[in-house]
Amino acid sequence: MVLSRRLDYGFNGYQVPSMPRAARSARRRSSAWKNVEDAKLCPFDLLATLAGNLLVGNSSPASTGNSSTQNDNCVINDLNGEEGYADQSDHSEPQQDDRSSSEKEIINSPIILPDIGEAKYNPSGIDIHASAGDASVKPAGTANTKDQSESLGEMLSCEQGNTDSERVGDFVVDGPSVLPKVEDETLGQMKVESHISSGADVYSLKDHVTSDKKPLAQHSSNNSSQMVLCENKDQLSLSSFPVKNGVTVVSRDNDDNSSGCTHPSSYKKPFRPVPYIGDRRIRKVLASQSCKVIPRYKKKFLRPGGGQYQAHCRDRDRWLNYQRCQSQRNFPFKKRKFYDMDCQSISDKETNGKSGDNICTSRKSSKEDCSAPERFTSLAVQRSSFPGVNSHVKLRIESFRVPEMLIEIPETATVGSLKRAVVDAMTTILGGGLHVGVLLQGKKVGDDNKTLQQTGISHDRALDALGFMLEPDPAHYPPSMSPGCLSLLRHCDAPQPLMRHPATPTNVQPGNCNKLAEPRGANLGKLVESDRDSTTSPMNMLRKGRAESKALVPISSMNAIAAVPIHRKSKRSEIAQRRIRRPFSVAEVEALVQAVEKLGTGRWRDVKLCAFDSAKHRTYVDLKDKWKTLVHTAKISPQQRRGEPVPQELLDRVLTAHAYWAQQQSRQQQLKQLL
DNA sequence: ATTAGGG
DNA sequence: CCCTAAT
Repeated sequence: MVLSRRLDYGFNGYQVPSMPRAARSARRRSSAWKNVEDAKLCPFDLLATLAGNLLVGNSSPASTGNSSTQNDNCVINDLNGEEGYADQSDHSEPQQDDRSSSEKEIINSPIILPDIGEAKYNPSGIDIHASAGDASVKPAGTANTKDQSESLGEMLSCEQGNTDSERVGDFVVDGPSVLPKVEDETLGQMKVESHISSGADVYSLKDHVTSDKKPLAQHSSNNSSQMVLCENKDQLSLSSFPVKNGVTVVSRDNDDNSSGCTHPSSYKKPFRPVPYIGDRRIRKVLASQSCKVIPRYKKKFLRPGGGQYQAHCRDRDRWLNYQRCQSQRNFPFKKRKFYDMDCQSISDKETNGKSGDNICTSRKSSKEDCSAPERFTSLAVQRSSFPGVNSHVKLRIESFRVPEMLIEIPETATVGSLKRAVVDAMTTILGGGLHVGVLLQGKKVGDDNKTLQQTGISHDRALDALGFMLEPDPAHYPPSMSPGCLSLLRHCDAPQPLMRHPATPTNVQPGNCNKLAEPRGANLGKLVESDRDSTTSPMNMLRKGRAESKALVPISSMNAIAAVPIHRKSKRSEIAQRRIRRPFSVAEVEALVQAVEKLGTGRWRDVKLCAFDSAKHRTYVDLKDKWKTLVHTAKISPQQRRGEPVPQELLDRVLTAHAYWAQQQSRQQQLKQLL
């Protein structure tokens, strides 16, 4: 097998760790009906868990079914078996399956609005708002002294060698149309909820590998694998178990004498390589330099019903802490900085105790098929059992749609690096600012100020089409990403033309044109970038889209953004977030050249102040870099140049100025040496 | 905070 | 554009 071969993993979404049994807005409102915005906040409470810390587990449908790939150090290659990926036939049965790779999802999450009882999602008794993102990881303590695989193995009661059933047998499988259970009375319990269509097919944890050091290639599996978000709580999410729709599966910890475990299902989530999509991607170069993570947005919508469940293990924190510290070592300095910050946040979070997450879980009983194609998110809604005026809408989010992303990683990369790549990608998308969109009948609910009732979300109406969707913060994505982003919002049943925005703003702002007319050397006018910014910034494009094209609904309104409790829009995300690419326009180049001609190279701050003072997004480093590339561009043949062509006249001036100032510099140095 | 240079 | 080292 060719080692250099790369695997492309497309992600359309992630399984979400078991969400809070109940979530309620921190604030109460006198109004009987929650605003749509509030509805979004609830999911955010849940998402706080995600935002806080993400772990990524790999599940590869090897012989043992969907066992979790715990050996992060296995080479991806071998996930396909030693003989390569040729023998996929062995494992790829229901390759088709309702839920193609484009549909990953969920765990059930009850959401109750307004609050019922005092329950608030707080599995650890923590104030999620305050801690989820800023948590810090305490030193791994004892765990540090062990190999990760060891500690993991210890914590997991499910070890290799056990017969699946016994070990995995800690799952309670409810038959179809069984009401969801509210588990989790005790700490350390493992709980899993999901839907399976009929048979209680469950994957076992057995055979999970426990070393992150093993290369991916050392795992045997075909290339259908899946990523699982592991919740970073007191319990460790080890893996998830794809199951069919229709049944609620509850899993408990091994200490529990729960019953009913079943054998690995034949269901395998196909994991097809996803082809590159030109501009619609963000490349995240991993520390390892060998992994590329390309978040990407999918256009398809989640098909309803897809369900998977997630198992949690205790001692999650310990493991997590250790894991984090562990990874840290393999990360370059810059990555380490992230972890340092994270570390801080986690410990905060761990200080509190657990709280009962008593909730009412509701479930759509018989009509379980959730086959409404327009459902973006799996959602269960139950008629309120509270009669009277104060009707409540009980919602349970079974799934969140997560933007698809593309992972490209060498086969020789370790599973660990794959996980990191995924986390990285997730962080890139979610860390930048998590947003939740509310969809009704497949359409985005745009007005956050409407009440649920006004919006049509009421207990006495069909809410099948109600969905929640995770949205990346548009402000963090380059214009080129917009089409993909926006496409997320389109109703799958009513394809509408995408609002396209040029990946590269080729437009020359009027202001800049004026600038060109200015006499050289005289008043170096400053480029006023406000206009440019407004036309290129995603946010503005969204507004623009709202005004110009009703085909698309803005991803999020400012209101939502402001209201959303994203405390974790931490430095982490800001650091991680790569700035969007903003190619220099000819006008800007003109201004730059002019400024450099006047001020010379090496005075970038002055250049900035002089010509780009109002262009907030152009730093002096940017200008310096641009000059560098301009010089390079000027030296190469026009055929080799890319992007918006720069007038030769400007390039000539670039060379001239470059030569001139280079000469000046050398003279200065000579003078210094003489002195 | 800036500058310079490699990636 | 990012990241670092050196000022």
